[in-house]
Amino acid sequence: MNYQQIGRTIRDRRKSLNITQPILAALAGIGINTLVAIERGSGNPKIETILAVLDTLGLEFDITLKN
Amino acid sequence: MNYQQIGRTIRDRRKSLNITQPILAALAGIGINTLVAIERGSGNPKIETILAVLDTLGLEFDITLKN
DNA sequence: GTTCAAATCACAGTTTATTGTGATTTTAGA
DNA sequence: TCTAAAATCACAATAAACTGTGATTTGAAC
Repeated sequence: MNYQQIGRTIRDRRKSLNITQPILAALAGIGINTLVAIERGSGNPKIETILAVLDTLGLEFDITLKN
Repeated sequence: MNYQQIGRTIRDRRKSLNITQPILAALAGIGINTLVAIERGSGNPKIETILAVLDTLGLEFDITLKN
């Protein structure tokens, strides 16, 4: 899973919960511009920023062996 | 999985491959100080930094529903 | 306890993420 | 098409990651 796929996953999850970007950004404690960038796969956010968004959405991540 | 667990996972994997920190940092294209911080769970690295290390170690990143 | 490599730390400079504000574009419904 | 909300963009200021260098500490082997 690459960075762009992370953004897609976040956007899909947000939409399935019927939350707008400003609401999610506020709940996650990040700026709206930052969330826009993440969902669009642009920029290079800090890990804690990603984790805050995932946590807010009831998602988590794990690490697995490739292949 | 939280940020500190990421560091532990990376360190464990690196050791199981018998690679030193300077080697891994060079292979992943990041500074040694950055890798040290990641493995120790300090700092707040950028997502691309984490992804580069994971990729170098043959690991990848998944997102799942919590619980 | 000596030795050497591995790991960690401290510092300052550079790069870049993050932010709010305000404007613009896109989307979806009436 | 109109309209309003949602999403995106542009900009400048601030905060923080990343870096290399050089020093220090830790760990394991002898």
